[in-house]
This record gives sequence, structure tokens and C-alpha cells, in this order.
Amino acid sequence: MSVFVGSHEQIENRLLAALPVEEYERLLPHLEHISFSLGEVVYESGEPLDYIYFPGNAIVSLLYTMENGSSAEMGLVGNDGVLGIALFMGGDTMPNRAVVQSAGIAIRMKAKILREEFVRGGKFQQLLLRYTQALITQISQTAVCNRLHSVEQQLCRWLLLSHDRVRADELVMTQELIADMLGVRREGVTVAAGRLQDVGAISYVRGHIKILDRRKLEATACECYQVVRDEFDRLLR
Amino acid sequence: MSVFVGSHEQIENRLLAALPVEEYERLLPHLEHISFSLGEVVYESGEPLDYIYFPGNAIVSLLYTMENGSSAEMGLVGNDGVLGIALFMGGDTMPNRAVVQSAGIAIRMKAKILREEFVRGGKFQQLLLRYTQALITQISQTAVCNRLHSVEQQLCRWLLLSHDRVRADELVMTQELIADMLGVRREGVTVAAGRLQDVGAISYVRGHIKILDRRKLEATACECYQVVRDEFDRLLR
DNA sequence: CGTCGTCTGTGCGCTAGAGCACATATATGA
DNA sequence: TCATATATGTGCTCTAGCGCACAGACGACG
Repeated sequence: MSVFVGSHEQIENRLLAALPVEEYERLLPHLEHISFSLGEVVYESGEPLDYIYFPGNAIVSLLYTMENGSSAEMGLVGNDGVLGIALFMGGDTMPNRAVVQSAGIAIRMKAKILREEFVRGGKFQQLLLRYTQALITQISQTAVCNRLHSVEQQLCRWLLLSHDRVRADELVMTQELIADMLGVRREGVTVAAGRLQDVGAISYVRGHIKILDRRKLEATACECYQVVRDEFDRLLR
Repeated sequence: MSVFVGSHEQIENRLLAALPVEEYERLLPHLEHISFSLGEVVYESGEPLDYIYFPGNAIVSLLYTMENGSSAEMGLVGNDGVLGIALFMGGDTMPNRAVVQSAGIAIRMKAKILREEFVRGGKFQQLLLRYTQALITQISQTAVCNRLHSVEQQLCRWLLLSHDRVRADELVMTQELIADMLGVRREGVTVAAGRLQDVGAISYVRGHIKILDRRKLEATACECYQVVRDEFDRLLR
């Protein structure tokens, strides 16, 4: 993780962007641009955080890893969210890991400053709580989706959620890693991705996935994607 | 749903019980004892709530129902929780249903009063937010469990979570309903429950399940149960 | 330009659980 | 006490996905 100095990036976080000027200006001196690299672990299960992170074009996966090493994703955080909700929810830590799934930039803020601003109870607090509610919907839908839908449907949901959060049609991501996220075998991802490639929805080579036709993905995905998306739109405008 | 008058039940909600006297006394005039009957729908998906509910010995399931009618549970709310987090999280509604899974009493409070008290930012706010974080862990664990564990393991987890929240060794619950909660076939529950009965962990007849040996259930359950339990203990003392 | 490590493709056999079809038991109430 | 609805038991077939094994295929780097 490297620290940027100056240069007010175009790429911004939508929660911060939604703040009224007054609140934003108060926070500004405490905001710090950093960059996340692929595979970087932002926090480990049970590990307290010194900072809260507002992703720009970076995407971070919330993963739970079982005792036997198998893992599954519970949620995805991008530029419409924030990493480290435990800091304002009061628990300080979470029993999961956060792993950078797509490299990019983020903005961070000291935990202490965050808490001070949170208790003021302004728009900032409101946005953070609303985002948390949207995240709950995302996690719930993941639970339901894991139970009821096929790997191919889930792959589509996952690609769409990622595509929404990164400002590009290419995702840098091996099938092996996707399998870890979805909690399935790598071979399962290979065949599902193969089918999506056959119908021209995506194309991929060695860790580079191109989204060719979003509508085809949406057609193949289960309703879970749309539910999550609608809820984010509703809660965060 | 019927409204009680007077009679300060022994059976109480642990969040309310954890309030400092001063805050509790301020809320007291606004608390109303009610009773939930089995199968009652506390709220529908997308339906705004007039009240927030603090279950006593009642247990309420948070369910998501798909377009095709199949459903799955995302979480379980009992005397250590509260129903209607959307009211203070700011979203007003949730895209899921809440169904009474075990009849019993609860305490309710008008949404308006809740919001007024929440913005004061005292212990009440802290408790609600910490509970919400614990609920997030429960939902996350459900997601992971749905992906990685067998029906039998999940049945054990579910029985243990329910047993923790009801003050009795008997649960009134048909296998059909459990199947809906877990998002599996009824027959799957029948065989899993049959095995648990064979080893003497439980016994059941037509919708009445007796927990005979918790330790056997814990031994058969996956780690998910303990993770959720530990997190509730940690966050809510 | 060859070697090696990292991705991806494919083909097994195996199992958990779905879907379906009934058989049986137990309550409830006319 | 009998009829009926509700709950549970059991036995199929079918399929998605697992685990494993190995065969390309590409790319980075000497």
C-alpha cells in the first residue's frame, strides 16, 4: 500500500461525494489517498483497524475462511461503500477478512477522526448507516443465492457486481480466485465461464476478463443481482 | 397479535435489559407488551414498519422469498435482538419478510419514539448498532454455511440458535417449516432429523422437537454456530 | 528460443441433495 | 369413532457439483 500526496483524483468514492460541502471540507484535511494492490489483505479476521477506507476504483472482497481453509465471499465493497463498518458500529473488529480483488485507489481516514465525525450525527452518519443497511442486503442475498442458485448464475451476479464497481470492461482476475470468492471449484468456474464465452457475454485469457455484453450476463444471472442493485440505488440515491 | 396491559413479565429482552435505568425509564411509558403467534408475518418485504419489536421468548425468522416461491432464512431474531433495524439504519424498509417461528411475547415501541431516542446517541444507540453488527455476522455465517456445509450440519446450527433464544427444551416447529427456513427439501430435513434422533440428540413428534443432548448437537454442527454465538457474546456482553 | 510456472480445458467416478411418488402415522373435529 | 387434514418415512431417478488426474496453452524470463 503506497501513499499519494496531493493530486485530487477524478476517481472518487460515492459516499464521500454525497456529503454536503461543509462536512466534506471538515473531513478533507484528514483524507489520504492510497493505492491497494491485487491480493492485498486490508484486514484480517478479528484484527482491529487503524483506518476506515473509502474505495475509489479498487474493489475489496469480504471473505470468511473456515478452519479447514475453504472460503467464501459474503460481500463486495467498491466506490459506493466503505471498508471497516465495525469502527462505527461499535464492535471494532469483524470475524472475516478483507482482500483486494481489483487493484486501485482508495481514500482512508483515521479511525479516531471517523468516530468523532460519526457521533456528530450529521449526513455522514446517515450515509454510513444507510450503506451498512445496503451491505446487509447484499450479504443476505449472497446467503440466499448460495443456497438456491447455480454456479453459472452466481458467476454472472459476481461479474455484474464487480463490473458496476470498477470503471472498466476488463477485470483482472483468475478463475482460481473467482472460485475462492464463490466458494466453488476452479473447474466449475471454468465451465461456467466457458459457456458465457460461447454465447459472447464475456471473453477471457489468463486472468483478464472482458465484459462484452452486459445484457447477456443480466439475462443469465438470477434475480439476486437486481435486488442488490435496486437496494443500493434506493438507499444511496 | 394481541396487546397485553400491565403485568411486567419476567421474560424480557436483553437489549432493553442492558439499558441504564435512566434511559429505560424514559422509554418505559412507550413500551407495549404484545404476543406473537406462530406463523404470523411481522413485516413483508418492502413494507414500512410502524413499530420496532424487542422479542421476549418469541423467535422471528428473517426470510427472503424468491420470485419462484422458494425461500431461505438469512437470520434469526430472539430476545437478544430487535426487529426492524431499517427504522434506525435509515432505509425504512428491507427487501425480506419477518415470520414468527416460535410463538411468544415481545415488546414494541413506536417508530417515531425509537428514532427520537436513537438520535440522542446514548447507550440505546450503541446497543442497537452493536446488535446490528452481530446480526451481520449471523447473516454472513449463514451465507458461508449455505455454501459449504451439509443439511445435517445446518440443521444442528439452526436448532442450537433457536434453543439459545427460547427458554425451553421443546421447539414447536414442523420439519416442513424448518425446510423452508434452511431452503432445503422437507425430506432432507426428515432424514437429517432422523439421524439426530437415532443418536439421541433430539426427539420429535409432529411438530414438537425436544432437545435431549445439546452437546451432541454441538458436535455435529459446523463451526458456524460457535462463531455466531461468540460474536453475540463479545458484542452484547 | 527454450524452460518453467501459471492458467485453463476436459474427462472421469462419486455423492448430496432435488424432485417426485406414495405409504404411513397422528391429531382434530364433526 | 370415523373422516380428514397434517406430519413424517421411504424409495426411486436425476443432476449439479466435488475431487482427482492430467493435458494443453500461454507468458515471463533466462
